[in-house]
Amino acid sequence: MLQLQALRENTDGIINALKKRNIDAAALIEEVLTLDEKRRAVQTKLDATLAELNKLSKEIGYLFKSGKTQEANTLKEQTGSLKEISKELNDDLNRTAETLQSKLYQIPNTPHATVPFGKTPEENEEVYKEGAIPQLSANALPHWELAKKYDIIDFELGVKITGAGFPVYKGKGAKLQRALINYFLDKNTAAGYTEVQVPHLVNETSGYGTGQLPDKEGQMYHVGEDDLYLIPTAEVPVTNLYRDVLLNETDFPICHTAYTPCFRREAGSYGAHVRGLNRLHQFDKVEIVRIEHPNHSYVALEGMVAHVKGILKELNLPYRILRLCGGDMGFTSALTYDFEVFSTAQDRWLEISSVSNFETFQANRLKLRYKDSSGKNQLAHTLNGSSLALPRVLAGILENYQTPEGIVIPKVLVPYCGFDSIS
RNA sequence: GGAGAAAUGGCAGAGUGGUCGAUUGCGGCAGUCUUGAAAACUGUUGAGGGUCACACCUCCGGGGGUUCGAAUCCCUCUUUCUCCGCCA
Repeated sequence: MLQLQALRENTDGIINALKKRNIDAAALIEEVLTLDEKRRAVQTKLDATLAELNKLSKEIGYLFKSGKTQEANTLKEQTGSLKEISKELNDDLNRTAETLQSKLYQIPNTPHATVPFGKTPEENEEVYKEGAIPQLSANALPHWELAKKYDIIDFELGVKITGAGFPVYKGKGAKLQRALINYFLDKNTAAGYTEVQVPHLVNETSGYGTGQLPDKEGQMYHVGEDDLYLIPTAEVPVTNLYRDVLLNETDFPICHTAYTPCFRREAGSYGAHVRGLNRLHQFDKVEIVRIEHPNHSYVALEGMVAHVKGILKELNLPYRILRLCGGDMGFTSALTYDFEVFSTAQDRWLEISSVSNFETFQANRLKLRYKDSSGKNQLAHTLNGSSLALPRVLAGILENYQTPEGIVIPKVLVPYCGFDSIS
């Protein structure tokens, strides 16, 4: 959520920055500013009324104490109309503040200066590429065929017990999943990220805190009976650990990693792009989250990118890094790098990680602040990234490491798996 | 699931209808002392709104109520603790 003060002081700058998202926010921001002005005007009136009421109450107190009951009762009669006025003003204030809040929720984060213009994923900017694309034999298979051939993932079984998008991992497939989770967690821990295990269901407040609500209401599974949401990413519970928290400057950086399953309704997805492991309703992901001092958050972002690069290099998978264009960037992000691994048998790039700086956008909603050197409370910066999302890494490994004799397990994973091939 | 107790500033913990946004301690910050640090001493130190700055307003778990006036009384919800029951 953008800060009202920033909207007031830098209205044109923000409208301009939001143009990168291909939206004209002028009217919406105008509305917000009008509501803000109204809110302040009503509040001023209410404050004056309450001040008068407080003054009378105090006087009445003194009078009663000194035994001047009659005078006190006379003053009492004056309070009635003031109370009525304050009630009306208070109702007006609440209504205005609520409308203002709902409008504020509709404004996305302002893109960073380096975010390229563009509307579609095709306009994302490739900033890095590494790893040779292997030459596979003519009869190379896509991962869903390989999964069937070696009986390591059963999609039909998942359909039977739940529905499409809920695969069942079997045998070496299940073990490879577990190996990847442990490998990622170990890499992240070694890099200074403290591991946390967090709930997989969150309340509505947490959803608002990181910005999934109200923006992505329909994308999360909602447990109506208890009004809880299944997490779409560990970002939500992990970042919300720091909701309503006041940090010291010396607490930075705060680095966490967490493994969780992720649940996404993926309403509106269809076709070949949802084939196999490409798009699931439930998948596993290891996430990294950082809370940073504003001066350091972009250095931290580069550090996170370098960290994910290191993992992909060890896995020896061909990948590229994209700087997302304004039109493809998430609602809450100021700058996002997507990592894509090349799925050789499908001949397409698959997103396996998304690393973002949210600046103060989430912190403002979370009330996540720190005390600066002059003793003032400032909003912190939040960042997160996947390191990594399992299914597409698995797809990449299966497809890129396939040989006529079977799937070769990447060297770094062998100690975690306890086997070096699937055949 | 049943019974009881509780929720107060960064933390601990007083306060049971009026001058209480709240005693005190710890922690933080500044200073004195010291070559420096520690200790000791002195001062300072909650958040949000509002204002050029003051004034002023709001906040004692959330919401509602009683009252001229609520941290304090009432209702309700949530959470925590203790005991009982159930249980991986």
